[in-house]
Amino acid sequence: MTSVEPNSLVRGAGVALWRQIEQAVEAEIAERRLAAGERLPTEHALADRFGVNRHTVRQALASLEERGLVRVEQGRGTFVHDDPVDYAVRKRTRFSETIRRQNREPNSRLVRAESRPAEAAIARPLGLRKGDTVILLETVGEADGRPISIASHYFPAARVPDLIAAYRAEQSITRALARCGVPDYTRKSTRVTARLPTAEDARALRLPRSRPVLVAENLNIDQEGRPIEISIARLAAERVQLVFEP
Amino acid sequence: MTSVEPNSLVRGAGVALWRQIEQAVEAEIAERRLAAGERLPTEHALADRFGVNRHTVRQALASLEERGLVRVEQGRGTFVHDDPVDYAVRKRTRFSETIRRQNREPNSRLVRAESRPAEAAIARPLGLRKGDTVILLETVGEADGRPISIASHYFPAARVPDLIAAYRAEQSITRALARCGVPDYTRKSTRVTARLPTAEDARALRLPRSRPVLVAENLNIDQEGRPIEISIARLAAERVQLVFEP
DNA sequence: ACGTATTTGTTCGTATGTATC
DNA sequence: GGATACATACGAACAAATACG
Repeated sequence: MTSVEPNSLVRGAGVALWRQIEQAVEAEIAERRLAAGERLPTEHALADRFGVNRHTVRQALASLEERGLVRVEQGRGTFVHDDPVDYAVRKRTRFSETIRRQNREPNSRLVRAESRPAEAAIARPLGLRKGDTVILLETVGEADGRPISIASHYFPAARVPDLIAAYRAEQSITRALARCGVPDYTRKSTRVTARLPTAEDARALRLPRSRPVLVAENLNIDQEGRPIEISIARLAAERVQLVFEP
Repeated sequence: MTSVEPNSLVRGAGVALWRQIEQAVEAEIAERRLAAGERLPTEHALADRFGVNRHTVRQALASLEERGLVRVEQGRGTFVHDDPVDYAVRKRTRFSETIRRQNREPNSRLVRAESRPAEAAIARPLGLRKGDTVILLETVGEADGRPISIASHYFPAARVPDLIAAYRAEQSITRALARCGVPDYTRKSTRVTARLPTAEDARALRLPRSRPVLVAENLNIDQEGRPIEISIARLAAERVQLVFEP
């Protein structure tokens, strides 16, 4: 199964047992003998294998988790951290394109589509007044079947009144906007922060409530420089890295 | 003290009590009668004032927290959310400058300075080999006395051997690099993710372990395009917004 | 280092009104 | 009408984090 032997531990040699265990597991991960996403043996099994108490194993795993190499899930087990997806943020960032560039299979599905009055925080950057009608499209983005992001896209209804129908026909925001008379749009600014997920975020991302999400608020403008979209994406932080290259 | 009256609630009028409480508190915040950062009355006191059960108050506060208007801290109280600092990420981003532009008083202090062999994750982007010597400067950045970031800055020791002494003399990375023969440097790329803070991060940022930090990994290059610095900044997510404008 | 008081967090249980099938 | 699900509201008790002397 694995090549870590009980006798690889040295007792009473100045290096704590749990640090030796930590290094042994770390080496297995570095050498890809434990693949990304793979489940480690149970704490009990590791304790047996190394001939130590389970507490000693737990200390090693806690340190590995703190350093971000593994992820411990109560009741399920301990897993090697998956490789995060790089999400490149450029002037023209399209979800499916950036995922495909990393040899992963993108998928996007609509979870909400409606018209509604805009809150102040949405209206202002769009150049509207609070209460003006905006169209909200909410989409969940996946890479290789793993949910990566849930994004709320807001558009001024006056500019693109038929956007919902267009989206249903095209299954793509870029193409739906084109059909509504907005052939191109680019990113004006991005604001990034992080928080713990709401119940809805956690459900859509299949993420424990205790694991943070990145929140990326994006303002997109059309060719004439007019605001055309605000998108607020919540990204599972442990599965994504936002990459900015000027 | 405050002007919210018990009789401001209407029972059995189609609007849930907790929503009425939510709106009352929201109005106080909007009108600045509750200032940013200020502590709200205790749940017990609010329950008394509105003449409802504590659960009902808690539901209102939970909704306000979900929407980002307040921040609840176990054992301490509920606080109006402070205005987050905008941290602009540009080609030439200097901490003190971006903070000062928002009429806040920046402060930076050194918490660690040492030479050490580079780990693989540091060495590779710097164009070094694992084990080559790097200089590590660790700084805590504050705005108006509130800790915002703890950042680990790695430099190739071969390029700037006297950096630690230079930093002690100059108290600024930009000026210390200039003194070591690097008159200018710019940002090549930034990678952003988020996680829960380590014990050390939490202590330096005076942040509960349960609140996420943004992790911004920055690669800086000199005028000739050679890598000169990797900085890994952990930012208290609830106090900062990273702003990218191309 | 320790106990105490304060404050939020969690989990029981109970009851009521409303909407839906 | 009956059955069911759901959101709302209240009460009591205890757990956990924090502040303070």
